[in-house]
Amino acid sequence: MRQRDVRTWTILVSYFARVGSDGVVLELFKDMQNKGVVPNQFTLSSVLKCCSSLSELRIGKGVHGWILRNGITLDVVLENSLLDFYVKCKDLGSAKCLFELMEERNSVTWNILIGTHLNTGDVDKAVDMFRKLRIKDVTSWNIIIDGAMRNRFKRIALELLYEMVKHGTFLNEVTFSIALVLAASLLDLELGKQIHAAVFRMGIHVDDFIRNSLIDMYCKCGRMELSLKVLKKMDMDFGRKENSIVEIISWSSIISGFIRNGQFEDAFKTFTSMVRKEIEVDRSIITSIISGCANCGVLELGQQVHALFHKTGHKVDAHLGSSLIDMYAKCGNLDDAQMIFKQTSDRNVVLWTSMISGCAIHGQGREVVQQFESIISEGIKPNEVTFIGVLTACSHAGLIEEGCRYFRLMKEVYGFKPEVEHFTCMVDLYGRVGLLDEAKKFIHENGIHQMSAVWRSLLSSCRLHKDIEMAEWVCEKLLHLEPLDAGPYILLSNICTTKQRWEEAAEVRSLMQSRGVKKNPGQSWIEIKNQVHAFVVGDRSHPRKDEIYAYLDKLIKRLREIGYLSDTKNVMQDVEEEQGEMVLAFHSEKLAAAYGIISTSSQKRIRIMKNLRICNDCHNFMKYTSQLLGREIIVRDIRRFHHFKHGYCSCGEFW
DNA sequence: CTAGGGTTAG
Repeated sequence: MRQRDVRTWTILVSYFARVGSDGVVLELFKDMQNKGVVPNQFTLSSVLKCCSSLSELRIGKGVHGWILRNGITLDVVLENSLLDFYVKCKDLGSAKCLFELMEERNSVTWNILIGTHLNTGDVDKAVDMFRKLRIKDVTSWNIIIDGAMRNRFKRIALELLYEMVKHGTFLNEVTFSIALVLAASLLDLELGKQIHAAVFRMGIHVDDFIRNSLIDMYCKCGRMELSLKVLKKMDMDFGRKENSIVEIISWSSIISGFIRNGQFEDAFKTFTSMVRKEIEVDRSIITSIISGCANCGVLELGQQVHALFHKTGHKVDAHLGSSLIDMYAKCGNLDDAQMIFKQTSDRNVVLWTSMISGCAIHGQGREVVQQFESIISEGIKPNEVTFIGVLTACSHAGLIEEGCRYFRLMKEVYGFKPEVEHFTCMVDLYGRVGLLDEAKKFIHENGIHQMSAVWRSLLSSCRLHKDIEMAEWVCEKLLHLEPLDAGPYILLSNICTTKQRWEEAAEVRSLMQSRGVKKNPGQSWIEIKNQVHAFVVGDRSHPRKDEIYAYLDKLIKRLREIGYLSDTKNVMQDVEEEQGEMVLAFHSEKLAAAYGIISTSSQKRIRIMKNLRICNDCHNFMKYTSQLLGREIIVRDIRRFHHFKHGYCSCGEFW
């Protein structure tokens, strides 16, 4: 009788454990105890698993105590369950005690330990332990490959994968799923296609995980058409998995893919059609949409989505919080970004990094340094992106010493190899304050002269500090490294012209022409009542062009009265257009500003976006306008924000 | 019927 009771309970428990109803399992366990039914090892393992996925350290410990008190035999399976439970609930002390007392250990035991090292980021230890395993089963390989990849040891992960194939271990669907994620993160389309062919041959392309990994791999490799093809073909062959987690995840991948590829319209369209078709929109999709809004600067849509999400009563998690912070910061509302940051309770590295990068592009250097110190004191490990934010902040605020210190910290303490972005920040750090020779020295010392980005950064600094000699020299470098970039040609020919070296100027121009180099036309846009209005220099296509030009004319006259002078003589002018006061007066950002002023109430901030850097004259224009009209103007150019208020700019003349 | 591994968003 009693025996049958236990069997019935066990079947119930294992069923609910399998479908993931952890709460029900714990309830059943309580019932068993109340009724005096003694659970067997099967039940106990399931219960422990539920405790770890619910992070119920207390309940699990209770189970452990109960096992010891009731003299239940601790076989290796049950001990492994306990071990895994302690590890997952981050009670490493108890895990260690238990491990040392274990008489029998099998491959599962070692796999749990390897997984633990990988979760705490200790890849070396994990690999070391993996190498020493006498018996490596598929799961051991899967764990180490996946863990190495998650810790961004991508090359090692790939090497291990090849080694696994050579070793002759049978690859299962989990291996392929991991391999597809790896191919995606390496942006290795060829590898991805090979895996696609292999899973197809094995007939495991119907596996939900594989299906989504395939879709996501094509998205990440920028091949949206292939991704959509996989999705449609699967729906056709196996029927749509309506509103299942599988379907939501695949659409989530597609939307984020569109956004990554800059196809914002497609992303927004897919989003609205999902809403219309009542396909569930989960938080990952919302997160992607918000980050799309951040990247194309449509604040109003983003705010609407944010409000909608807020109304449904969901809490903002670290993922969504980061993208909201990013959006508000990139759209110029640093205050809102900071508010989101304060309201988000689980702060991880990415959330911190979003906040740091947000402050950095707004020029809040000191603030960033403080934040960075508090990250470290909170025990959060910064990543490579965090350092980009910190270094950007230092360079924008002229904090040379701090910048150098953090660059060293990154290399020496955290062991991150600097990438182009970090080097560019460093060159900027020196160049921005006028230490042009130091910047040059830095480039040579670090052996990064083949990176065009660092030279472009140096060129900007030459322009800022009006060092014509060095600018000329840097232009020559860039002409070789980046023959299709129009900027250096134009600047170089301007320099030659000023020095009356007409022939050279003509040579540069014709070289540019023969190489088919096209200028990137300067463009500014402003969002008014959910509508984006774009302007190019001297634009006459806007329906209210007459009003705009008339107002701009009037405004410039009034600005002159309070001291604004058009800066027409500057050879080092940004490259948007030809020189000349008339053209300068109609730069796209001025047109956008004029339109913003005449079409909104006098309280509202003006937010303008521009695809190039703002030029010196426009920068002055904005300062005087903010003073004259008492209005805040925010210009987001390709590099950073300029926050104009009472005649001053937040960039402190560094840009 | 029990232990270890896989899919999306910043």
